[in-house]
Formats: sequence, structure tokens, C-alpha cells
Amino acid sequence: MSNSFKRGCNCYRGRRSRWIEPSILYLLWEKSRHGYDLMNDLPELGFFSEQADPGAIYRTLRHLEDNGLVVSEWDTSGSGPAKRFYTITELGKDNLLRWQETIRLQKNALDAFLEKIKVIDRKPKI
Amino acid sequence: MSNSFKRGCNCYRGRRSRWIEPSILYLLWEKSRHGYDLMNDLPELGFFSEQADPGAIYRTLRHLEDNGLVVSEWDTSGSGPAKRFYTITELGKDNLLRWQETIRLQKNALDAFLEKIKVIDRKPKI
DNA sequence: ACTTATATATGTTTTTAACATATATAAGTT
DNA sequence: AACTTATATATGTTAAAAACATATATAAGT
Repeated sequence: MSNSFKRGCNCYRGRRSRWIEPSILYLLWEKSRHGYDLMNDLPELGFFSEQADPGAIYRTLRHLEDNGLVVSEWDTSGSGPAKRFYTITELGKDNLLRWQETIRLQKNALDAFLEKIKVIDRKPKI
Repeated sequence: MSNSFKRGCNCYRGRRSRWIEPSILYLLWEKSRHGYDLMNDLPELGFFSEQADPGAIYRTLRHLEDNGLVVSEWDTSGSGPAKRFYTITELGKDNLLRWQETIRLQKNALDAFLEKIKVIDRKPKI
């Protein structure tokens, strides 16, 4: 027996799920923001326990912009280094809406699964 | 603009989520089965839209067995090729229970997210 | 001059999912 | 007997994503 299960659950093996795309789209739908803001705001959506990975955020933003779901412009006002100000497009909004069905299906599956496994009795530990 | 978003949503980009491990554990908790049975039974849990990938199933079973969460024995009764009969262990049951919290957190995040995005209005198409 | 906070970006490695293929047994078909 | 199909397990290969690490730059505070 290898030891990857010995301590704790290893549920997810430390990985989060891939909801970063709709999460960013949603936050930009709420209001336009800088990429850096997303690092602070993403965890509140509940998909990222700790700090969101900057690498993931900026690469996702690039991907979204490459596909016309968001647009950006440099913002040199204010202090500190230049910021990129991201705004969702109509295509982006439309895309966000399309996520609803995927998310609903996933949620329903998780709901049903929770119902099923809640009847399992945990043996009392010695 | 690249074209990966042009048609449809690309939600998930064709990928399913990684609930195969607790799904298999649950099915084996219900009753011991052959790996081949899991191909038919897994889709009913709602995480896999179509046919589950045999490669994923057998590799996951190996992984679970390597870690003591399931045990197996060859079953040469019946017709056709020999089958491996899988049974969940106490450690496996315990592990399945530990998934509950992970699944609940994910479900709650999806729930909250659905609530948020449901207020977005879809523009009427021309 | 040094450190810290802000801000964006890229490089590398590991893991996972997706897809493809291989192997073998036995039953049914021509 | 040869061929096809269903059953059953397993491995190989590729592509994508996550995780982790590092690079670069501006400006404010000490």
C-alpha cells in the first residue's frame, strides 16, 4: 500500500475545481476590475479556499480576452505600477449565462450524491 | 480572437469533474461489483453524461486498491473472460465519509454562485 | 539604500482527462 | 472451421489544466 491516503482524506488531492472562468466573468459582470483585484475577490465565491493563484488569473484573463469575452485597457492613473482594467463584453455575459446549465447539473449531481452517502455510518473509532 | 468560444458555451471544455473516486467507492459500498459493472453504473450518479471511460475506471480501481480502500479477487465463475470482483474496505468506507465535507463545500459554492448569476438578464436575440 | 506593497507576467513540473489501442474469453453466426 | 460480437480488463499516448516557482517593474515607506 502506498501512502497517499494514510493521512486525511486526500479528497481532491489538493486541487480545486475549474470554476475560475465563470467566477472571473461573474466578478467582471458585477463590476469592471483589475486583475489584481480578482486575487482578493475570487476566494469569496467559495471555489478557492486560500489565495487564488496569480498565474491562473492572468492566464485565464488572457484566454478570455483572446476569445472576446472580456476587454482590457491599461490604467496608469493612481500610484504604483500600471494596471489592466478588465471589462466583460456582451459575448462574455452571454457565455456566463451559458455556464448556468453546467453548474446546475453539477450541483444537482452533488446534491443527489450527498443524499446517498449520508446514510453511511461511520464506525466509532477505538 | 481564436475560435474556441465561437460555438456554444465551452463550459468545461468537454471535461467532466473528478468525482470518479468517491463515485466508485459509493457504488462499491452499495454492493461489491466488477469493474465492468461500474461502466454501466457510474453514469447514473450524474457525473458522467455518457459512457464512463474504462481507462479511468480501471486505473482508479488500481489506485484505490494500492491504497487499501478496496480489495479485489478474480472471479472465474460464469462465462466470458475472468472478472475482478471489487469490495470496499473499512478504510475505503472511512474515506468515502471524508469526501462528504469536500462535496458539501463544493455544492454550497455552486449553490451560492447559481443564486448570484440568476439575476443576470439575457439580452433577447435578434 | 533597503524593504514592502502593488501589479502583471511567464516558466516549469506534475497531475488529470481524453482518446486510442491491445489482449483475452466465450458465445453466436455463416 | 472461420468470423463476428459481447464481455472484460488493461495499457499507451496526447493534450490540457493545476500547482508551483520565478521574473519584472513601479512606487511608497523606513
